[in-house]
Amino acid sequence: MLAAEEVFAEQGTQASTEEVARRAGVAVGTVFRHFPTKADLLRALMKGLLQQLVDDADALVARGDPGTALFEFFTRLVERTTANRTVVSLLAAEGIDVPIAGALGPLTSAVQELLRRGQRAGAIRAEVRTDEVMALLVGACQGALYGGWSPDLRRRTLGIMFAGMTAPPV
Amino acid sequence: MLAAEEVFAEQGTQASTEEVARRAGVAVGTVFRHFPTKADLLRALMKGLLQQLVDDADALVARGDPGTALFEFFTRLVERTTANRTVVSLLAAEGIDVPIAGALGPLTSAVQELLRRGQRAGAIRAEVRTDEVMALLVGACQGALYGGWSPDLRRRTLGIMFAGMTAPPV
DNA sequence: AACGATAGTGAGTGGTGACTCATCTTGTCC
DNA sequence: GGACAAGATGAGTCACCACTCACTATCGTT
Repeated sequence: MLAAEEVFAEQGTQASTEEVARRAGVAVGTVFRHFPTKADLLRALMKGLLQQLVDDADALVARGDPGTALFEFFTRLVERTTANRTVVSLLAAEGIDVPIAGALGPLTSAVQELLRRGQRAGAIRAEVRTDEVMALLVGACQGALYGGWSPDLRRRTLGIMFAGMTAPPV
Repeated sequence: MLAAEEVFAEQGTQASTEEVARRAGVAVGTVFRHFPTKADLLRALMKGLLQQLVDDADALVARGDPGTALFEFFTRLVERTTANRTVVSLLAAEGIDVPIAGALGPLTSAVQELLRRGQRAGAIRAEVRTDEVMALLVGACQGALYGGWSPDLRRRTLGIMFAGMTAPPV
């Protein structure tokens, strides 16, 4: 499980099950005993990952500081993407036969809450909607991964997205 | 060639060469006679596609209207992505053995020109840089494709990005 | 019509990767 | 220590795909 996380984080979901088994120091058969299908293994991994993200978002909600919480979450998620290719697959619901279609629900709710608080605090434009934020999130993660954003470029690019969401000074 | 364009547009670069041949109404051997390697076929396709994009950008530069040209180009490119999965592969330089690494150069130059004119016209913040615009472009295309943006969502999401790039009224 | 050249064919090859299963190992209970 | 269950093994199967090549069809030239 840990090994699988590593392998998929490094190589993405198209990494072979053999590679996962090798890294875990077991035989392929063992992997397939625990997870009848590669998709099952991926789903289990995704579930854990999703939970982490939701916890992260919840922690930011609890911490207060609504003016920056959403942006902070955004930045962290994109950072994580750079180191973990599984995240993108999760967000893109790609490479999995039975898509985790609605599985993003909890994450979306968490983002919605962060957004709502940011708006109530007057930090984010009132007309920004959750689906737009999710769309930007997916785009930023995908872009960071495939476009090879450096930390500096990431900061500047996210800065533009944030500027677009920020409420103009009254 | 036309068939290949269709197939890769629909299924992305991982479509099989057999499928391309079938669609073209020829045998696989024929495809490989013209393009010794799948990568060669892809490269040829990408080259044409890239040229189209550059021409598109150049036309917008020539048309004047520097205040909206960049955003117009941005929107068109993202729209095109929705219908053509090859575009993303091009922007991500993915799925091709010999990457077209520097091949994006002409496109980047065209974007740079659009950006510079937008800035000179006072429509775009002076501190926005070309690499940021390219990063947003890649992100938007990837996001649109894997996030399944509807036309409405696309409009609103791009709107946020554009707002982030737009110069505040003086 | 005979010839070579050029293009087209499609069964075959090799490699890869998901998944299986007969066999072996380990642990547990009496 | 013997018997049984639960887990682990890894060579093997099957499907898919990029790519090859011996052969065939078409065409322009003489």
